Amino acid sequence: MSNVPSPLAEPSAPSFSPLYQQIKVLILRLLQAGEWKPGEPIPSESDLAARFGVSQGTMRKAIDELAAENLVVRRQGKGTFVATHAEHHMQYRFLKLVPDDGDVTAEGPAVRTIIECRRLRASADVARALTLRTGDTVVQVRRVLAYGGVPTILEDLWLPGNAFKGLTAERLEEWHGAMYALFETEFGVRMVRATERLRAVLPDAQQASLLAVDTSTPLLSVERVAFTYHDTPMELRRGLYRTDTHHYHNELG
Amino acid sequence: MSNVPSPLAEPSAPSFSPLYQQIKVLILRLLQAGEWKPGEPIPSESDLAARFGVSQGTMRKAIDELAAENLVVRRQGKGTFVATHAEHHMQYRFLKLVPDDGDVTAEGPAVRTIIECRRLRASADVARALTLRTGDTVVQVRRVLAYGGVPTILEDLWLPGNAFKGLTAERLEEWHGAMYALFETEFGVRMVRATERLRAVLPDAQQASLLAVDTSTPLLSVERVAFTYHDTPMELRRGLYRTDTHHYHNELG
DNA sequence: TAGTGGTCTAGACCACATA
DNA sequence: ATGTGGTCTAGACCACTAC
Repeated sequence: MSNVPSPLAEPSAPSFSPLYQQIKVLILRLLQAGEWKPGEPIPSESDLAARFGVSQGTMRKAIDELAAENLVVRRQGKGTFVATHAEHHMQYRFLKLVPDDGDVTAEGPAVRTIIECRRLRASADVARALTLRTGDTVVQVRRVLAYGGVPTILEDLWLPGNAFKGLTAERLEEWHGAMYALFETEFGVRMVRATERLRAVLPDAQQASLLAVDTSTPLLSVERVAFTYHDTPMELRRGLYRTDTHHYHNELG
Repeated sequence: MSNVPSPLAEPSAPSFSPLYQQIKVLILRLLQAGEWKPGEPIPSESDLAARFGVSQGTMRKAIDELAAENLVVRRQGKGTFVATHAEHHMQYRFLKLVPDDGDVTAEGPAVRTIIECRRLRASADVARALTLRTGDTVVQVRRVLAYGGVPTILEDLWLPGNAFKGLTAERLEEWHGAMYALFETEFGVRMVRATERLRAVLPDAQQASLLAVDTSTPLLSVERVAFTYHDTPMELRRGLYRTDTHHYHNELG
């Protein structure tokens, strides 16, 4: 078989990218469209290869890349599954704050207190981060996370109002699990990637009070933008972390 | 050809790992032994495949993993090269502090001032981080990095005395390039991976003075352990970053 | 036993770099 | 023109999981 033209190239538009990458994009679209839900298996490599008219090796390379980006999870003997934040070891994969006493496999925060959850109009900077227009509706949530009774994280987060209709404080309080798991289960929004900007700051009086520290205690400021498929930003989150008993852990490759 | 037993399994020790991983380990040893120097090309895939008695596809998979770990760099049409910190875009790959005004492709710090460089006996915590014994000789370096005339980073670093004989303040001052590039060129020590612990702290009087801030300015504390091949720790570095005009940038996959 | 992903091979051709 | 890595294929067998 000759190769690149392939059964899926558009008639006129030149495609100039390897077959497996074209396939990968097609699968990405299916994932985004909800063809398979988080946690569910996708068809086997040979099924997909047949469906797209490529060899199993090519299909494998496409899926390998999706697995490398944490979009799917391969399990030998069982199949390939759509990744989900609901799985145990994925629960807090974006949370890099860990207790100083080792325990990298630690659990997430024990107590979560919702301070507020309301719909409002996006300020300029929130709108910019979410690629909305200033004044568009967003949902703002403020909460405190505590470890062993000690309030440790204060975070504010903003979500596009359209995608998160019906998100309320009650809904958040009932939910026992990671917030990102709630987002994918209840709102069909899967966060696949994020960027963070870290700074050292001093809290204002209200922030200090919520974290039970004084205003001269330096805190780690973590501003995160989380993205769903195709690099679409779906959450802006501003966290203040106490780093007296915990630290932010990072691996440099 | 039958497969796993392979031409390289030891006679009695069971090996139970895929051929390509065994090959990978062998190549790793050659890299560590200095068979090919940083920046130099390693033999072509087909040469290596012949040398180890495996197919080119298996060789490719072994090299793919080494490339994924930044130990080698593939360049189409040219060959595969031993990774080096000396290359332009690798100069500061462990430095995540970037100016607030975008410019992710920014240069490294413009001015570096060596405050001190001396040999001394390792304290308990330094020894632990470097897997030495308390009292073993280490080299300590303290320096300040400035961006646009503004002192922004104060860092102390400790290196095993044995591996870094002859490292002096003069040597560091003459060197125009990343410190890790000096380490590999002059001392044959290649840092391939690192972990960092971040905290928000207040500086003491001396630290504040060196960074031209007052002692109530919160700073980002970054404690890094850098590893060479086979997860051997070779550097402990404690940095204090000013985050008024810069921030620590992190990507979460 | 059957189905899945994981490994390994052998060979063809493409894209890129260099001489 | 030659040599490199990059892509694609086809087919074999292994390891794990489930029934």
